[in-house]
Amino acid sequence: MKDRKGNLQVNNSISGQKEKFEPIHQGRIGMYVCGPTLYSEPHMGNMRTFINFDMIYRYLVHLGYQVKYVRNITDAGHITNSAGEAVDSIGKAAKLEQVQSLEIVYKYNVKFQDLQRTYNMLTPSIEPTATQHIQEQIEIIEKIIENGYAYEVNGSVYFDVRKFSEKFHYGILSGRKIDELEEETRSLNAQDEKRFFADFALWKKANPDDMQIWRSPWGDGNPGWHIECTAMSTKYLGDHFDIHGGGMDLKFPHHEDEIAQSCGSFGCNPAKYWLHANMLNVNGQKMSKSFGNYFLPMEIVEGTTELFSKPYSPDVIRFCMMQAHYRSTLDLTEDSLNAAEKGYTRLSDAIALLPKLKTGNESSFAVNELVDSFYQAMDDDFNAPMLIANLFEAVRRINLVNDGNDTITANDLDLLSNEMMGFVGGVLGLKTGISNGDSKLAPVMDLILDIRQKARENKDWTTSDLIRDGLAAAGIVVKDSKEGTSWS
RNA sequence: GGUCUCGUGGCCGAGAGGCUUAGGCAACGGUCUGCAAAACCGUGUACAGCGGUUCGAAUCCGCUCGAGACCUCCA
Repeated sequence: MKDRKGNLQVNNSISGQKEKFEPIHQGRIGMYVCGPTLYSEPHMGNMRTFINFDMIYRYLVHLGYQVKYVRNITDAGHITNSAGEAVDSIGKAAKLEQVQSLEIVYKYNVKFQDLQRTYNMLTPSIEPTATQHIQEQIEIIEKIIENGYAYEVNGSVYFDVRKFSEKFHYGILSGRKIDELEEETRSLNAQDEKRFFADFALWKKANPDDMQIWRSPWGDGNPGWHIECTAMSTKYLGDHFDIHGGGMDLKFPHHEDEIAQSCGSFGCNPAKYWLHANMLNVNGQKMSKSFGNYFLPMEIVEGTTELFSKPYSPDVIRFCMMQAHYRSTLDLTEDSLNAAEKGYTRLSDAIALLPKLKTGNESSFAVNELVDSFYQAMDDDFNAPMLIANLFEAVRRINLVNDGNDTITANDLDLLSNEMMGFVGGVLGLKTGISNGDSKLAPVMDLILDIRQKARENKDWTTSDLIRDGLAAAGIVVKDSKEGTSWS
């Protein structure tokens, strides 16, 4: 198999442009993606981001890279708002549900793991949790203080953005300029401990009603929101790794502050390439409880959301998502899901046909070029929609061969089969429905179709249609062709 | 208010200065079929509006209108 590495281009949010992808260490890639915060069940929008990075991970692996994929789990609520007040969202959820923080985290972690399986996401190499890395976070904070980019006030530690800006570029990722920011942000209030409005907390002194408290050199408290990612990415991938990903909405302040923390402690931007996945809209608007278009990933699969009139399989949802580029917003509607369902059926029907195709002495079309087009699409900043368009060209060819209007050699068929399965199953992460044969249903179906065939030979259309309609009601589609009758 | 993204045919969505009228779904006409379905062939409707740059723009620039993101928790 030829080496396909080396043609990949990725859109780097730092430069805002497509760049040739060259790993820091040849053949190996370190990738960090900001994972879920476990104070509630992840919603469909969260899932889109994770599914997109799952696709990116899958393609890198498909290319033959050895990828270390780290996706963290935020299990500590330690968020501060602009006024510097601690907002312990996990603690808040715990109080609402009358359970301990740990239970909340555990409960939603189990759900998240279920969702990963349901949506066929590969398990990352490591899923570290924030609470298991408090010590590492403290050590990085100490280092930033040592370097002069942070200061302690009354048991809390803040990042000194002005001092940092003397040597580094704060705003390199988000494009924000701190003097412009100032005018637009509410001014420091009297009790604020920060020296400068843009300073952000690395460590917050504990409130009496915090449910999770840790000891530190500065007293009992909680780590700031951004420091956990710096601690964990550094621990598992080093000071400088290849890809850092996350949702578009994390660009500022989260990722910007991560960069500041890394520069402030190790002197460099932690990641060579920053990738950001775009948001999911539902019925034309950002998914939000107040818009009434909010639903959970299991509700759409189980058909328990009012938003859609029927359930959709995880594969159809994934397929629908893959038809949009990861950097574009995607609008999920009943129509788009129905279209995806039909399209996905067409694709998987063709794949199921692959093992049954007759081969010939020559191929009437350029299989190599077709396969190359799969790679070209994905090499262009993971253009999955383009890949799918090219896969449908292959679908057309497969059907033509099946109908005897195109020919393919055994070698070419082998190549096409492997690559189709590799891209559809391996890269897009879609389950392909070719397992009919080994189920207990198969012999029963053979029997039923045999009976129907007899009826058809006797021109007993009433019986044959009764069977066909009955199977359709059970979700089984019967297809008649010259070669015989098949079902799926 | 500031920073930024986007506005493509009935729908979802690629593309990006001059062959790609991408692709999927839907529609229409055929082939096939006992009738369907599936498959195949063919057809139609596009690039928000206005102005500019250019030999030439859906693709570049400006403005207008509209949608959205971030600036405050957010994938």
